[in-house]
Amino acid sequence: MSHQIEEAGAGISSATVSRLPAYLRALVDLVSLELSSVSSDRLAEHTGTNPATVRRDLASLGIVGTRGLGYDVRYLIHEIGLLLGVSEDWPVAIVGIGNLGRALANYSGLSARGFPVRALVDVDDDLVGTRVGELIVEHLDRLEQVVREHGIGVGIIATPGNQAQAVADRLVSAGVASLLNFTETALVVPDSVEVRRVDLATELQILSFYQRRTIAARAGTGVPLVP
Amino acid sequence: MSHQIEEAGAGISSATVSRLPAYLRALVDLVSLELSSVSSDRLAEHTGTNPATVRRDLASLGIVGTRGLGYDVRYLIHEIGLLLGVSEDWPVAIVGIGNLGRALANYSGLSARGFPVRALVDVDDDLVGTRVGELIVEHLDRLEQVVREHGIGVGIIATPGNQAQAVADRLVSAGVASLLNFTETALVVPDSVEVRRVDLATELQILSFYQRRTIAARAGTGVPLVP
DNA sequence: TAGATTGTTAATCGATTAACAATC
DNA sequence: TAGATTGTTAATCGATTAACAATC
Repeated sequence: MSHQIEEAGAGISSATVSRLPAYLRALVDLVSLELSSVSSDRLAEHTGTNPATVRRDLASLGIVGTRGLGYDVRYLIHEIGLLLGVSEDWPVAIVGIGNLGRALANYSGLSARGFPVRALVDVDDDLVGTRVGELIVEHLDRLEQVVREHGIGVGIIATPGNQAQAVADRLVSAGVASLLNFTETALVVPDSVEVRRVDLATELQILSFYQRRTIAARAGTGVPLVP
Repeated sequence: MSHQIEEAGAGISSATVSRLPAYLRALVDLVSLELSSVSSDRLAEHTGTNPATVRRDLASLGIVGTRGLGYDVRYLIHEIGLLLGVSEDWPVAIVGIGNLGRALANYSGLSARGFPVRALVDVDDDLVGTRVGELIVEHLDRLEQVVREHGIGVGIIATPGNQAQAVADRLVSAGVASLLNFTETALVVPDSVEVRRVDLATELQILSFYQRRTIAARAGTGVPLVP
């Protein structure tokens, strides 16, 4: 059964994958309301998308509903949870223990989501050997050993942008399959490696673009910034 | 001149806007190499996109190049910088001073990017009145006054997900034009308000999806996780 | 002029969504 | 059976990109 879904996996678009977390959250809400089945209409409403998109997404996961009734909530939770690996743990290493890396190292949300932080790595000799939370910072020279020793599957890159690619290369060749990139650098990696980027600086600049336009528009139409 | 661009602004797609920060970064790199002009080919290479996309993006900004020569680097930096408001400051309030909000409050990158944090707001009476960095935490009840007093233009929401919408509603009606949403909740706001979402939990779950697939594939083909 | 590169058209692509027959 | 809802086709949409005439 799980295997069926894994095979169907080949046809799952990245757009679908990015909606899975929202589906799962909506479903967990629904089950706490004692709902046993849900229509694509309702699920779409809860996730801010379109019923046809929901049906298409679920079909691509190999999940079938019942005409006239909808989808079984618990079955959906089980299958989507399986796909998202909610019950599995992926050991994490954070590379770059500056302002941001330190915040991430102390962020309980990571292990709460199945990503226990098992190692902290930096290149700064003053930092190496110091304790951050429960861990001792290791030297970048030991990156490959660290990955091996802790079975690291996910690398979080919080270095300065100009070092991100070099770190990524080493993580990848050490066998790390997933990277979470907090730098502004667009990483180049083999197809088999998945990179997600969380780029605060870029988000802020995009926000700034719209901010300028909105303020200009409000000024133009006489709408006060603060009513 | 700036006005020309502002008018052309109506036709700038969100996809184009999201590429502007990368263009700006690449251009700053190029100018430090003493390059005075750049072709769409080269700019595309530096930003990981396609030359035709670069030309189309720049045309939509009202920026023209010179056939046979390319685009003037300093002019590009000036115009894109203007659009992204790099020389302007947008005062920020952070709502929700938990683990994440505290990290953001201490994150120097915000003011470095033109987003000085001017106020911290929380609902917890034990937290209100305490100092975080240079600021004293204010009570959520005073949110509207805080926005007015500090001329807050950008709200960062780092509350629990179930309170995010209520906080957003109050920020919007107080006149805040941009929101940076760190919760898993999809906010509903008027069209005139821009929301960017930075959702670590969702990114991690998406990463987990690909992580499971990659590990399964490697196991299947006998490629070791750690070579 | 010859070579380079833009600006823009038209083709292509991928994702979304309306619509509806199938069927519970 | 009547009403509800799926599963899927076909239309639509928006964005990307190849191609090439215009032109520096």
